[in-house]
Amino acid sequence: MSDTLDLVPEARAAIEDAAKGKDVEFDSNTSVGYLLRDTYRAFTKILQARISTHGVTIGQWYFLRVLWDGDGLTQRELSQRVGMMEPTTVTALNGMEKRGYVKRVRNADDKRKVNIYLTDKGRALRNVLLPHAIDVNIRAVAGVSLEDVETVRRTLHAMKRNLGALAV
Amino acid sequence: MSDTLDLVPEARAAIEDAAKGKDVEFDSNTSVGYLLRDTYRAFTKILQARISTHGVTIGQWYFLRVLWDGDGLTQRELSQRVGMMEPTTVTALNGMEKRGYVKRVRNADDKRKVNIYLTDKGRALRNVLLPHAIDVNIRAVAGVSLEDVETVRRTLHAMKRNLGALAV
DNA sequence: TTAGAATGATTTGTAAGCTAATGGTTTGCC
DNA sequence: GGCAAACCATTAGCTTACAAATCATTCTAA
Repeated sequence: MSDTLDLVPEARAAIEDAAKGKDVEFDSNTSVGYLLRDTYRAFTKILQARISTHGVTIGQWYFLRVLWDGDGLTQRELSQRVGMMEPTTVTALNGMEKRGYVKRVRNADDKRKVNIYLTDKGRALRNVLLPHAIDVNIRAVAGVSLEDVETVRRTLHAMKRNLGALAV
Repeated sequence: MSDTLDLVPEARAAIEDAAKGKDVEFDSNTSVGYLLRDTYRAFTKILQARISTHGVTIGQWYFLRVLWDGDGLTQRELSQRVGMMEPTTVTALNGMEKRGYVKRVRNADDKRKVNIYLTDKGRALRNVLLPHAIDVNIRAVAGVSLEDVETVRRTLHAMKRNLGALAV
């Protein structure tokens, strides 16, 4: 795992340099990882500020987006669709249930399962919140050409695939 | 704040559609925000797995990267450079101090300040961990042209600026 | 020179997210 | 039919991150 041989040639070269007393260099400013992190955090910060004024936390947001697309999913299905672990889903749903956005309904056919349904209140948030997501997304890429946005989309997808293939 | 007039025309149009009974649509798959989030999470997951085998958490990583570049900063300076709030820095430093990566030294001239210095152990991590960052960064963009990577870099920078300008 | 403002670090409390362990329910197999 | 395995949700405990409040020190202005 931490074996030198498992690394890409550039990383191996860095280790060899270090062995010769030359410190490894890697500038944060050119690191795609850092850029991703900073941009993601900036994005989330703004979106969070927008939706929190409507009583929705960023943690609930992702679940709502899936549920607006179709509710009645089990918690496991919901977790997979949102890309969160199940305990995270439990916590988010607890909050959403308390706020009256969703209802848990124990499945009659299989009592292990719990199906999640939106309440009218939860459903009504859609047309209030989605415009903010649209707004933030559009403002974020202000002044960027459509081609460039398309390149970013394509490249981020590729990166997701690459990183997914490395998964632990 | 939640005033319709504060929104971009596309978002205003969505609200008007909703008023006419047509639900607002916004596909997660084409949302740059979602892509950013997914890619960032994939990236962090891999990097975290790599560095944790060397006793460093992802929370400590960002602080180490700044300190390797030059230590002796106060906690406030460090917080700003890393882009974290000060309580987060306190927690991270507590962990790093306990692990023996850094030393807190109360400033003699101004006893409010605490300067942070790397220990030899903390400094030695540099040449072990940076190659992993290099490796993950390179693997992440495997198969992507240099031009595309450059476009992504440029565009993410622009997005950071745009979002920063919206800051709350 | 001293009271109040500003500064730097920390504590406290909260939220999001994870792993590992637990508790019901269902299924499959003998 | 009954017991073990699988399955689904939950709890417990940890980490990262934040905001708000607190504590100690230094600076500033009357």
